[in-house]
Amino acid sequence: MANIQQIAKRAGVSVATVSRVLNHATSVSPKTRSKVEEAIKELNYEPSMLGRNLRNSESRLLLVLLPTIANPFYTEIINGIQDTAIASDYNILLCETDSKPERENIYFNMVKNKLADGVISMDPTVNMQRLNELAEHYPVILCSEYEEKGDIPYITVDSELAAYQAVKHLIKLGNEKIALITSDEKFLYARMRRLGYERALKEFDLPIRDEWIYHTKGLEFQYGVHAMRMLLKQEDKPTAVFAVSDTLAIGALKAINMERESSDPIAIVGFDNISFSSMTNPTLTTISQPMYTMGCQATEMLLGRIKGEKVENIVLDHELIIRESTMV
Amino acid sequence: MANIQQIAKRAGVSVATVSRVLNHATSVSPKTRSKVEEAIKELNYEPSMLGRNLRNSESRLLLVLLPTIANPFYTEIINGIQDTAIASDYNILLCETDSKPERENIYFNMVKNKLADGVISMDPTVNMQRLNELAEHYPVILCSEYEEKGDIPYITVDSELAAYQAVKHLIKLGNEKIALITSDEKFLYARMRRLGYERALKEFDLPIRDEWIYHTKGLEFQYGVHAMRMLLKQEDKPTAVFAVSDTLAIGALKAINMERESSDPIAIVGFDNISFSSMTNPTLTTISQPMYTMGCQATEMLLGRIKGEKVENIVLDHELIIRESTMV
DNA sequence: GAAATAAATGTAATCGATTACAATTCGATT
DNA sequence: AATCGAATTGTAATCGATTACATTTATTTC
Repeated sequence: MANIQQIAKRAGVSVATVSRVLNHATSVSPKTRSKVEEAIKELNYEPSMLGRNLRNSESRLLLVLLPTIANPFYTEIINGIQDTAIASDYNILLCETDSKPERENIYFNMVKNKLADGVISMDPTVNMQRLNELAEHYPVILCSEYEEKGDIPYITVDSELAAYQAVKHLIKLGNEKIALITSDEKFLYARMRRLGYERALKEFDLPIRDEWIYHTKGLEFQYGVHAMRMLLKQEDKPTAVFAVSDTLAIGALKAINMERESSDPIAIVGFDNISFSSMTNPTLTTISQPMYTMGCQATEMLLGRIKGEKVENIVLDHELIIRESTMV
Repeated sequence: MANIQQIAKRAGVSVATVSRVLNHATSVSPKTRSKVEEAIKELNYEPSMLGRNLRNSESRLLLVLLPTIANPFYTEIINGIQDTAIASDYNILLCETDSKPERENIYFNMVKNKLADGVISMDPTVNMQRLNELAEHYPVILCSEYEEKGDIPYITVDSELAAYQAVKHLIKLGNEKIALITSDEKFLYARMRRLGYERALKEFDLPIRDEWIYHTKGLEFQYGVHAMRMLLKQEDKPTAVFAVSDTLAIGALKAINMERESSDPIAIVGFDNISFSSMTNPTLTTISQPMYTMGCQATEMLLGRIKGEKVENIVLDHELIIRESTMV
């Protein structure tokens, strides 16, 4: 692969002139410009990002931290991030941590090593202390999962309110025994959604019963299946379920479908509006987050930080999507 | 952020010695080593990948090209790629092309620019001519979708055989009217799966009817729904369907579920064994590809190419997973 | 046509690492 | 104590770009 020297020699100019042709096009005469462009074409030259980035000490790469791409919740957010990044000549590096600290370390080091210019973290399992340390020196944005009193700018939705509305919807349908399928409460979103759940129950003087609150070990379908089976085993069964994630809700639906005898219908509400949620039978009532927008705005925030600007936290609006799973 | 000069000064040694401490640890006395290590710790130093990579002219980044991460088919493959890459101190850059040529260009340029050391393409929509040109100068591997007579090494499964077995399974269940839901036949996998479908029908002297072969515009759920609706509209309805992708098959299932009156059950087989396929109602019979393995081996092939080795094409085994959708 | 000004181009330092080669130090051997 | 060889450390070139500053060339003005 040709380098800038060879182009310069071939065009009979200096490397500076070649560089000028490549970048801020000012101050180079049409004749030399075309000579250089010709040389570039002839030698099939592509400027090395490595050299450029070293000199400019930037990589134009953004890190996107997420626990796993298997959760479809992230796909639309990522599309938003990607589109916005590319529009500003940045690229993104999708980093699955699989909730493993050693992976996290690798990615944090990439930022320190100047291999990435900033980070958008969507990973609830991230080590917040280490992330905060990183954020002292490098641009970092939290997306979706965030820290309430932290210093890192975030974009998210009002999980508490959304959960409250979801559960209120179930109550309005006449349900008085409403279960919650949630994940580990070390995650803020889980705590917030539980608070919303409890607020709705309290408001309508319904009891909050511990045996109707099931904590799962993860968000994969099978945990939803298992959680629902546990709830169905109880002598006093809930008539409705709010799950903090569509994946869990879909697993719960599956468990209900498998229990042929349980003829009393159980209403279900999920959270995220993943694409699969309209393919289930029945289709799933859920909370829709503006995921694409969230991705776009998170990226704009990050690009702002990279430029050294101050950015404000953002809380986006959500929406309750009513489908068959609460129409039984 | 400190650089290697500052460490050298602080430790009272030359940059060469610092570099030696960082890399091939030989030939540096214990005393100097600990002096240097102390300086590194004190200044909180992290070597810049940019400088290192420029000098070594490698980036230790692998590009993974795929049309979209929204198709769960890719998630397990990506896990395999990622694990293998990380084990060899490489990282991966997930590149969604969204089937847009301009995106593709960006990513190809990253390789030419030395920002990535090689490419694994899983994108059926990739511009094969341009990819072939790239492959003349840079390491490239095809994963899943491939080119039969091309020069680029590939890893895949035998789509024709898998399709043949899937359709044969439907025939053995007594179905004689078997429809095919497939995507655009510009993709090799679609052509191969159609061939398998036709081979099975021919073998059992069943007619191949054009009106039972439906071509979709994409692999998203809704295209499967639409395809099935079209098939159900026909006066002579098929009794079974083979779809070339689980996403299409799940959409087809949905369409069938929505047609309350159509009481005659329709058997369905998909392809890929994505995680959703065991969450549908009924659960989906499908072809399982060893996706994780495929990702691992694709990466090993690519790393081989990067080292300059020759690598052989690989065809992995698949498996028919029989579930409820063919047990009606 | 000479001087002043503007435009175009070149020279060389720089970014942060690696590494061939040279120089130095050290200990062992005689 | 002198010599030799091995081990350690340093010097400086290098990777491929960008850019401040210097220099050359072209254009304008009187």
